[in-house]
Amino acid sequence: MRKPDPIMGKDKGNNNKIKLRKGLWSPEEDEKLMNYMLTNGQGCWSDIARNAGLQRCGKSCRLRWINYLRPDLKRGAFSPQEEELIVHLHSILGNRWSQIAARLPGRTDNEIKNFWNSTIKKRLKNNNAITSTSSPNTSDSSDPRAIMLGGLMQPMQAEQDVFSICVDSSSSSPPCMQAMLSITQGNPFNPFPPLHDSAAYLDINGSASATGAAGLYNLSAAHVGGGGGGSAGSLGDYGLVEPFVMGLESDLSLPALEGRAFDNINAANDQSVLDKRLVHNNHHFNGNESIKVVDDFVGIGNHWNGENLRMGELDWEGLLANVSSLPYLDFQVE
DNA sequence: AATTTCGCCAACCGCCAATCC
DNA sequence: GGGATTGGCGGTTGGCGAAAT
Repeated sequence: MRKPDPIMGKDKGNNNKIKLRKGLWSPEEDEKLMNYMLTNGQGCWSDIARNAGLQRCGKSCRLRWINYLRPDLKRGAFSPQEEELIVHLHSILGNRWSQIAARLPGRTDNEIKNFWNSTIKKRLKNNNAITSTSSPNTSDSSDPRAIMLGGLMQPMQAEQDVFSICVDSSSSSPPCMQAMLSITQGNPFNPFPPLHDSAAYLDINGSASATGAAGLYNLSAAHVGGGGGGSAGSLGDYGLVEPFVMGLESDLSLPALEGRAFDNINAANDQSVLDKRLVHNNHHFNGNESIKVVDDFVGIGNHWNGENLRMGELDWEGLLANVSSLPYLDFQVE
């Protein structure tokens, strides 16, 4: 936190040297900005700062709005589900906090970043210390798989694997979260190896249930194809969105991926591509081996096969497009 | 009770890309 | 085409409060 004392600053875009405040925002400033935003909506942040009568730079106003004032923000501690999701998304996206935040309604990139850097990293560190004493750990700590395995999952009991959670019909987790967890079982990003012989029936529309048979994907092509346009509440621009509630007692809603990713979804809407994927999925998902949900991911497979992931090498657009096709990243609450 | 240490997190900084003029 | 401006992002800083000593 910063001292609220005003510090001399210079507005880049203004030749008149204006005293720009820095540091903590006062309640009065908050009120001014909030009132202005609610009345006039989002616009040019420099203008907002000026017109709202704030001696702040536009950037500062933007940050304050995004991280603190916007009404759809969810305050408070991260739920275990959110925590899980953050770890999972981080394993895919790395430090792309804004991308991760876009999938956690009501959370900001800053919040998630702080949470990661304090809580999760610390936990990872502790777990690495534990594992390094019990078994040699050859994995790079930057390897998200290592993060997943060492960071969050180890505290779980050995028998309490993700899959058992998802097939437990008595679980209090919302169906969509169950779906997320169940698909995680077969996600090539998923560091959790399949531990059960049972297979899941996965309804991509957000319900998951256990079956004794081989896994089936009730994958609605319409849903996948139209997912981009249909998913409301994108946080991409941090504008006003419908409020989300996340927790054990409520449904987990995941907002749409950002436009670019959806372009890829739509590009992938080619039925043949979908069919190919589904055939792949069904073929592999027999309960004894992991599903190759994203066989056609660009360049991913090799990275996950014993090599440390190097983020820069990934085809992120392709990756996100395909990740978007995974149900747990594109739920819609009916 | 006083002091020190530590964790959290709000906010700043610097960089980059897109857009404007 | 090129400089200026703006918006967005990730990394980092540093103050505050709680916990430990």
